[in-house]
Formats: sequence, structure tokens, C-alpha cells
Amino acid sequence: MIAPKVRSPRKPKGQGAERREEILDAALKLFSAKGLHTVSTRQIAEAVGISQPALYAYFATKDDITAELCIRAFAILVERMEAARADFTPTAERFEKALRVYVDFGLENPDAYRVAFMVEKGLDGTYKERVGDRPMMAGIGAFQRFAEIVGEVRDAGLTHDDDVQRITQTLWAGLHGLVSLLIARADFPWVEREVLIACHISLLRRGALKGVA
Amino acid sequence: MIAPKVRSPRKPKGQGAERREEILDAALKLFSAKGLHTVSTRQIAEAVGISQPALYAYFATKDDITAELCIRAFAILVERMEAARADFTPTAERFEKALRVYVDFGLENPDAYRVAFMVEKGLDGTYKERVGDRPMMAGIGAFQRFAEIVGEVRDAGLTHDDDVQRITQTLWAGLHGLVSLLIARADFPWVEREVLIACHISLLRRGALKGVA
DNA sequence: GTGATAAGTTATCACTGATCGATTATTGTG
DNA sequence: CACAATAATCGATCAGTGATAACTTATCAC
Repeated sequence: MIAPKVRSPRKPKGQGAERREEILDAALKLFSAKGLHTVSTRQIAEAVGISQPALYAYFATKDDITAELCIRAFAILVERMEAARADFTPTAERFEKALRVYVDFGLENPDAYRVAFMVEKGLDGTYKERVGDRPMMAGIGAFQRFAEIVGEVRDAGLTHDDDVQRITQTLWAGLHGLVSLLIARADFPWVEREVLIACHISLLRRGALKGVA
Repeated sequence: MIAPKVRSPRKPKGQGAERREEILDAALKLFSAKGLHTVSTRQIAEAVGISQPALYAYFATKDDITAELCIRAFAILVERMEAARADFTPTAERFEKALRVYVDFGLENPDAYRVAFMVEKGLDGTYKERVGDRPMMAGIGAFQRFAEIVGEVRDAGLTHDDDVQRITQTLWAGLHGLVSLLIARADFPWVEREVLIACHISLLRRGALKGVA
């Protein structure tokens, strides 16, 4: 039983980008399986079948890998939000559906969600320096799509508050709380998950919209 | 300009617990200043004025230090919750005040809050194994005090839902979302903080309580 | 004094993310 | 087909991390 150490064949000349993809895939799987900071660059490299320094030809930093994963995940969220908005009509029911899109996204992409919103960005700003605001900008992109939906509801005169930024941020915080707790504290004695989500969303709807019991 | 390397005098025989206190103080300061995982055990030790391995006479693990800080912080939250409950009367106004207690606590103890609710507990459970659920139990203690307050409001017939666990978890998620985002994403273009908090709390109140515009 | 022992030390380990310079393999060109 | 150019990659290594082992020193009870 010697270590297998399967080496992936060297990529032909122009196909480096392909390897980049392999790295991201391997990293995502490992992060999902073992959590973010228990996974080392060496483990990622081994999963891909290359040496650890080879990673640095594709990513300047370990954080860059997670950042890229996060950006991609947000691209998906933006898509879903746009889809939700495309045929949106300002009713309470459709509004709840839109909130649900966010929750589902978070629960289906827990690792990307973690990287985007739950990873500590050192207070001295070292993380920000290196990785830039790109993941956060991607997050804000999704946030803005969400704000557009909220805007339609407000224009229909359904909201208590009429400041779109204010409502959106408040709702976002409300959604984020649920998603992040369900992800980070999965072992908490929660009420049945589907029930909790439904309750939470209808609470947010009652809080934001008027006239609906 | 040589490194000072001030050594703290050795503690007399029975006074080891005192040193433990010094370590916790130093760690809290460093964590607050530089963030959780950018602070090393060597930095903590130097701040206290002892060698790095000396820490391990008082804490089995670095995580144990943060866990202890977190437990202490939650003791404070429990106190505040009990104070809020002591003279509680089930009105919408007092209810909002209780929610505010939670938010204020989180924003005043961001590092403890981070450790308790926002730190990744490796999915393989290594963190949990080592540190136990003690920080989380402390958090749940606070949660239960909160549930008692919610219970009073329900008994007064003010809530939409009548399942206390359900309401409490939903409200908690709502509060946590705001607190954790304000802590972790302080640089996001938030609406003015006080306004946001007020909006968020009244949204939660409208969502949970009935009959109040 | 003299042992016992709490308190603290130095040296070291395995591991982490990251960098350096050398070394392949592939490619378009002569 | 041979050859230089270069993308792709590797081995060796660095400083820093959390943690451990073995040793020393100060303090205390008797």
C-alpha cells in the first residue's frame, strides 16, 4: 500500500485555462467535504494531480481560489434573480417566491455562500488588498437584482417603507440570517427546516408589505 | 531599535489562574485589533510576556482560548436578556426593546459574536470535538432567555404564530442576519446604521406581532 | 536546607501558504 | 526533422503556524 500519487498529464500548450477549471472543481469539492480552512493547497494540488507550487501558476493566492468560486456562485444567483424578476408581478405571493430564491440559492451553494458572506476578512484589510472587492462586487450585483424586485413592489404601493435601499437591506439581512445559521449551525435543534423557512419568509413578507394578514 | 521582549515575572505558586486571565485579556485585545485567525499564539504569548508554549499550560488549544472568550461574552448577553425580561410587559414597544438588546450586544462584542456564531466549525467536526459545544451551549442559554420573552408576548395573544420555538428561531435568524452582516461586511454601502437597525427591528415586530401598524 | 511541584523555558515537530530556479514537454518555425 | 521559444510544471526551500517533549527554575511546606 504505497501512496498512489496519480499525476495528471501535462496540459498541451494553450490549455492552461482547462487546468484552472480542474483546480476550481477540486477545490470546491474539498471545501464542501472538509470545510474551508482545513483544506490545504497541497490537498487541492494532490486532488488535481499536480504539485502544490503548480497552483500558483493559476492563482496568486489560496484566497483567490475561494474568491473565484464565490464569484461564480454569485453569477448563478444573479441569473436566478433575473429569472425571478423577468416575469415578476408585484403580489405578495410572488414576493415570497423571490425571497425563496435567495434562501434556496444559499442552501444549495453553502460553500460559495460561506466564502461570500461568512468568511472573516481580517480587520487590517489584508484579505481585501489581495483579493480585491471582486467577490463582494459580485454579491452586490445579486443584491441589486433583488433591489429591483423590491422596487417593483414598492412602486405598486405595497410596502410599509418606501425607501428601496432600506427595505432591501433589511430583507437581505433577514434572509441572510436564516441561511447563514442553517449553514453554520446545522446541528442546532431547529424546528423542521421547511417549516422554519416558510415561517421566516412569511414573517419577512408581513413585516415589509402592508395589507396582507 | 532592538526588540524589547519584556518578560512578565513568574507567577507565585497558587496564582496560575491569574495568568490565565491575562492571556484572555491579551487575546481579546489582539483579536479585536487584527481579526481572529491573523493572530498567532506567539503574538498572544508576547503580549502577555511569556513564551508561546507557556500558553498550553492554561489552554489545551488555541480554539479553547476563543471559546472561553465567547462563553464569557454570552454570560453577559444572558444577564442582559434576564434584565430585559425581569420587568418585561408584553407590549410592542417593550418587544422592540428586547430585540434591540440582542443587536446591541452583538455590535458591542463583535469578536465574541464571531466566535460563537460565525466561525466555521470544520464539517468533519474537529472543532466540535476539541472545544465541545460549550460556546454554543452558552449561546443557547441566551437564546432560551429570549424565548421566554417571546413566550410572554405570545401568551398575551399578540403574535401571529403561536409556536414559541418557531417564532423565536425566526426572530433570532432575523436579528443574527443584521448583526453578522454589520460585523462581517462593515464596508458595505449600508444605509445609516441606526436607521437600518430601527427599520429592521420594526420590520421584525410587524412580522411577528399582529394588530400593530 | 531539602524535596516536591507549579511555572516557564528552549528546542523541535509536522504542517501551512508561498517563492525560487531549474526542468520538462509541447509548439510553430526553419 | 531539428530547433529555439515558451507554457507548464517540479523539487527544494522559506518563514510562520499550532502543538509537544524534555528540561530548568522559582516558590512553597516542612
